[in-house]
Amino acid sequence: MDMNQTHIFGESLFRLLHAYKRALRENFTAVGIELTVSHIRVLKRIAGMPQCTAQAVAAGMQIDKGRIARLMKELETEHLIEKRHHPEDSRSRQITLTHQGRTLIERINTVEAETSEYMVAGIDKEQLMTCAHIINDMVKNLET
Amino acid sequence: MDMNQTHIFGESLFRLLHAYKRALRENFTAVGIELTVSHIRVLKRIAGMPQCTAQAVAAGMQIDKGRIARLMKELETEHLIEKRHHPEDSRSRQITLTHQGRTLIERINTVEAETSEYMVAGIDKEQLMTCAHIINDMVKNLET
DNA sequence: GCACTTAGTTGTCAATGTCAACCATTGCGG
DNA sequence: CCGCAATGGTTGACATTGACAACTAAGTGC
Repeated sequence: MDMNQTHIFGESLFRLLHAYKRALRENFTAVGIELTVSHIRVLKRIAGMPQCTAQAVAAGMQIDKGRIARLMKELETEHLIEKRHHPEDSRSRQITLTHQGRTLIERINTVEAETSEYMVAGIDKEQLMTCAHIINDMVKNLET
Repeated sequence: MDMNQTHIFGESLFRLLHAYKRALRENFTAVGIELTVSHIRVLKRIAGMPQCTAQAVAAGMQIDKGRIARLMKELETEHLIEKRHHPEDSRSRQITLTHQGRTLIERINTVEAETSEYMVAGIDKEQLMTCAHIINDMVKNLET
């Protein structure tokens, strides 16, 4: 890959995430979900981690722990998550989805799946899987 | 691609761009380039467009024209670009790189190439090209 | 001439990222 | 056990990026 193609690759990444984020926002608001993309990402992360804690979310998503604290505070005031005292470490809190949170996650997954379907329309499934693996490899290269 | 894999794909995009941007910022500041990633993206775009105008940059990058105006104003105060009266439309300005701008672009290209090299280390070149095409296809799907 | 569009600038605010200070705990070496 | 560094979390402050709308000036077409 020469320098010119590399350039195009990096630019394409900016374009893709920009467009993807915009599509997500649009589709979420279209069905009446008022959360920001960040809130939704965190909520999904919590949903995927049993006995979740804030630091685990922050570490797992490579997001500043301060930002996570604020996002979670807002998710809590929206009654989408609950914080309980951690049984073994009173500094820490265990985060769990509320019933509302679980219901919302289902709607979120639907919207996200539809958005992704649109994004990958007409693209060969096998190449797509390859692409997904490569993206993960690139993340690994950069994050270590 | 089932729903679960789709989810992972979207999340990976967030992760990748986050890590890529951070790596870029780090490498730019390491060599003493103090511009933000946005400023650099715009500067590169200008470099790649002869007889460039603000609206062309905004349209080409899918970025708000107000934001472009501000970024360009700052690039101008840094003496990296110049605005001249457009010969055929006095509303418009032709944007050109200054000598300093052209010099900087070379350094930028080097840093960016190194960052990309690091990002794609150990990844099959052919698969990488496929991935780049797919990314462009996805952008096309979303932006139209 | 007049309505409409276009290029650019500016104001305002929301969303996101980064860094540092801080508190309350915990765990650990002595 | 004590002192102290490390950890989980919260908060403050600020920079970056994105979105939208109002506005000026100038072109375009009827």
